[in-house]
Amino acid sequence: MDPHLLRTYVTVARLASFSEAARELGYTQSAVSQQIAALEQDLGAPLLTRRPVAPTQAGERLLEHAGPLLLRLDAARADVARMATAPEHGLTLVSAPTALGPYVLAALPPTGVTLRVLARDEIPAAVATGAAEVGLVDGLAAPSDPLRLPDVAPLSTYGVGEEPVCALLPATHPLARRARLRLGDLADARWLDAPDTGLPLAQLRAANGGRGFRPSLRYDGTDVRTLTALAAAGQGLTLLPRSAATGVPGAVAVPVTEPRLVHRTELVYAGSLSGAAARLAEAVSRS
Amino acid sequence: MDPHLLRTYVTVARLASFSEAARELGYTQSAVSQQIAALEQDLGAPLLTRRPVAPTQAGERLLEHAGPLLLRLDAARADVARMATAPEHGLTLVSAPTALGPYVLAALPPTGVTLRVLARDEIPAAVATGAAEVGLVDGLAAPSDPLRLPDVAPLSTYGVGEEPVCALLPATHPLARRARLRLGDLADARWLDAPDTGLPLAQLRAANGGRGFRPSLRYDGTDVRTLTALAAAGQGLTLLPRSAATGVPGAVAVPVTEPRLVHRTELVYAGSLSGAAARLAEAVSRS
DNA sequence: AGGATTCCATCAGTACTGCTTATCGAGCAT
DNA sequence: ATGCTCGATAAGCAGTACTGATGGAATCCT
Repeated sequence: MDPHLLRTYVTVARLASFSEAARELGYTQSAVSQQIAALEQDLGAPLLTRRPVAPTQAGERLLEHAGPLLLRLDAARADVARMATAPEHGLTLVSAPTALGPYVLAALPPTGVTLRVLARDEIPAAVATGAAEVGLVDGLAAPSDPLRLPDVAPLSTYGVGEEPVCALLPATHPLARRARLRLGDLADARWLDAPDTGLPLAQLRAANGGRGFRPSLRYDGTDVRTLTALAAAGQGLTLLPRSAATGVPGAVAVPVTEPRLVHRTELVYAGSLSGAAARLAEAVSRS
Repeated sequence: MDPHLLRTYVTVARLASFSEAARELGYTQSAVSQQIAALEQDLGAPLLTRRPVAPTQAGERLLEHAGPLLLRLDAARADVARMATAPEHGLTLVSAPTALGPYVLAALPPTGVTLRVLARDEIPAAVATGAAEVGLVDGLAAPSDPLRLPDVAPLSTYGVGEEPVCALLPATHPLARRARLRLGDLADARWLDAPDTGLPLAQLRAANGGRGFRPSLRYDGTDVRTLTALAAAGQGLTLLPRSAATGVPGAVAVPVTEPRLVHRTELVYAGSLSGAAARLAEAVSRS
């Protein structure tokens, strides 16, 4: 199971074509054909139907494995390579949209930082593969509980802060006047389904016993202002850290106090922090 | 980064010898030397110091990646191979010691099952690599929350039951007469450190806000009776599902009601259940 | 201290793997 | 029927990866 073969296999499966995959990978069609044949022989099972080119049942399983496998492989390579090359001067920081809370903003050095905002579940991969030195992830957790991160690679985490979580309600919402809410009060409402920007509905459902939280509009994107505007316009509810939920025109942020959940932000990095990254972490922990 | 090279690298690192590794892998010493050289050149960093043979800093990082990487590789191969070969008639079931609760015991078919008990964190790997068709894991969780499993491979889980958790106290313990306990009441006591058999202390500590739960004796093993005997003898406290904690001579099982935690058991399997495994799962879910 | 031994690196030779080019046959559209 | 596209196959060649032999450095054992 050469990673090389695996890579061609996923390319062929994605493009549903041997010739296209060959072009993309810089091989001849013949080479791709032989590589797939070799992989199938190695694993002892046909992976693709030809004409049309589509994964078999066994091939589907392999595809599920291939992604994480190749990711980890890249992560390992990046991690080792990082030890060999001299640390750069700039610092690249990737963050989930709502993870960039006040604690971090205040601690950023005046210059030399490149910031990129990604969907939450892309953060660990970006840090692991060396696309960024440091990542910021956030999520819902019981107070002082660590976040549940997908383990794509041996990453270290470091809690930077916790905030109350608020439901963002349109000003006209019947519960908008309340000083605080239980999550169960809102289970039957329609919720914005914004896995990249906000918090995954499945997580809310789990926190509430597995029911409710029917989705309304789905938003794929990483802009929090769009999300808050949607919520203010009554398109659906959403849960945000207090700092992100306050000051939205036409909407009210009401703290959710039951169950006892907080919005937690963690810094993730591979190996040990050095240089600018270490200074950032130290600045964050001081604040 | 050929997995082949990775495998020789971890062998060399483990045995701290090129020649030994060559013998174990069935290569000549020369081949191993060349393989390591190739890997070092590929990654652009020295991985081992020679004489004595020990991993460098970069090599240490690679070792951390190599384990999960090779495990996933095995898992992928086993998963695909499973689709190709006819399903066997026997059923192999691996279980964590305390995961074999009454719900499962009642559902086992009268014949044809091989049962093996492993430490909790070996279960997912055993299922992923095809050593067993079905695994049973358990752990502490909020009611109806799923367990946190290490994701060594794309595995499916399926909740089979939840039980109250009990602290197992020697009959002479001052709190043994109580009808129920808070976890905080026991934070300052000495606890048996039995990560394989019982529940990891770190998890209790996290549930209680990160403090307390100092270890007493450490027990590495998978025999629950030994664990309960240790607890009854006053060697330290331990937390168990009610069914495992009751009926221990000289000890009392007191339910822990705060925080609201349950002992949850889940069935894990790779792909889809078929044959005897599916029948077992169905029998468990009916009970 | 000196010789034997162990251990890893290196070199030369060889078998084999993995690519390219060329060709073929099957399905599809015109 | 006739191109045309797509994947499989055959032959040839270059580079890879192994074995076996040799060399130099460190260690062990008188």
